[in-house]
Amino acid sequence: MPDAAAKRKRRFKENVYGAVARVPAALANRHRLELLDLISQRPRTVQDLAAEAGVTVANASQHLGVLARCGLVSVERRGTYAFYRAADPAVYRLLVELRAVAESVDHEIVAAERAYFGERDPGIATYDAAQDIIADRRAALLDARPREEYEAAHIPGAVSVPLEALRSKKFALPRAKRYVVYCRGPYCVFADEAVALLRRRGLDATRLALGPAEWVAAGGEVDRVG
Amino acid sequence: MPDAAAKRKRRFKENVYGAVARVPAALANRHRLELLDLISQRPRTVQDLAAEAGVTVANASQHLGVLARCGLVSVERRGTYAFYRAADPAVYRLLVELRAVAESVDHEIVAAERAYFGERDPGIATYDAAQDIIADRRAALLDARPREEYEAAHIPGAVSVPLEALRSKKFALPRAKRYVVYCRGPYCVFADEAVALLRRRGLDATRLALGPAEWVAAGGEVDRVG
DNA sequence: GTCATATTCAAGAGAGTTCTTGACTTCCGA
DNA sequence: TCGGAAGTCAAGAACTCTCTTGAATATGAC
Repeated sequence: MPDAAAKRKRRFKENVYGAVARVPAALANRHRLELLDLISQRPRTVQDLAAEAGVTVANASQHLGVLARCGLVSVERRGTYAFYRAADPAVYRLLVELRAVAESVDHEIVAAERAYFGERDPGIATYDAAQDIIADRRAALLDARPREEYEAAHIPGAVSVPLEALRSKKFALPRAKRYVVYCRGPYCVFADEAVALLRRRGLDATRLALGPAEWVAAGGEVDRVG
Repeated sequence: MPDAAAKRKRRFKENVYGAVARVPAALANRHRLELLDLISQRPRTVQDLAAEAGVTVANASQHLGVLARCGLVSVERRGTYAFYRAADPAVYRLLVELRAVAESVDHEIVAAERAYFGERDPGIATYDAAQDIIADRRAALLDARPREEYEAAHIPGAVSVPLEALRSKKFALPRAKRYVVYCRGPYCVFADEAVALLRRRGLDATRLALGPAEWVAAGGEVDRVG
């Protein structure tokens, strides 16, 4: 290869790989990953996110700025509030693949999950199986997350039954149905608890181990309220 | 939530997100991304990779060590040589998604590609379309990469026609067929050049814009020689 | 054994990241 | 208009990452 062409190729590769590397650089931080996961449930303010992720407001703002500058989240300003939201379904897919690789590569993660969740019912874990549930008229899909998250995005056909409401027995559920409950995703405990609660009441309940983010990553659509 | 449970949850999140973040940290470097792309074609030695990626041997060794410690590549030692190879199809999927997000988020990348490749024939770019080609008996799938890469892994049914050999007219190809040519992947120029060459000889040639890595990421199997 | 070769290791200068702190800007309601 | 609240900005200490250099290790050929 002539020298000039080789140099041109080298510069091209440096540019492209350098630009691509900015994305994993933005993801290469504990707090930013957690913030992204929180954002993927619904748009949230900086304070709110900071409190939930256990960091200071200023620090959360800086991390969110990194994600926004990279295009992984977008901001909508309303008054003094800044609502951060996930930018693109492609980001969900990336996060799902990232988690898959991390779990297959680092057994510590699976061990930590087991230590935290105990012997967990694996439940329904694939997109196709979840679609069968939606099609089945004798099954009911329940969303165990807080109502605001259901309103922002939920799996089509799901009914909002927040765990808190379920705990305080605000719901009377017919006995004949098969209940399938989902929550935020694999690291969320709401659906596990809802399933346990429903079973204690003698109902047929199963966990769906996907949240709306995983649903979108697999190619699904989500509904919103209003 | 009681205080102890909240603390336990926080510690769990710190552990899990901290561990997951190690994967993007390993990917957050120009050279490591390029090395991974090279490795994904076939197992290669440190020297070889260092030369192709334009870094010193010691530096390449250190970057490869980072990838290996993270489990993204594996090493096989033969004599004084160390052959690095890609560890898992999940890694290919992650890289494909990473590139997709980077391109959708950073228009500079697309601009750099256009500047380098010119107005490029998009060719066939989906897994399904590629499978139709393989099934079509009047089409022939050609692999334009160097023979060693074909031998390490190629799309089933492909014939090895290295660009170098094609240039020196070592191949007599029947005129009646439709030729579909692939190479290393979207940032590789071999297939573009092969298609141009075949067309100049009056043959019906199209580029397939997937390499074996993208093929595997989409769920395909690959064949190897020997 | 000796030598050349492939790779890794170790130390250190320089650059980049992270988190805290306190100040600053902007918006809204009283 | 003022005060409070939400968010951002700026500077700096502590830490981590990167790349170079030269040495160390290990293997195979002679």
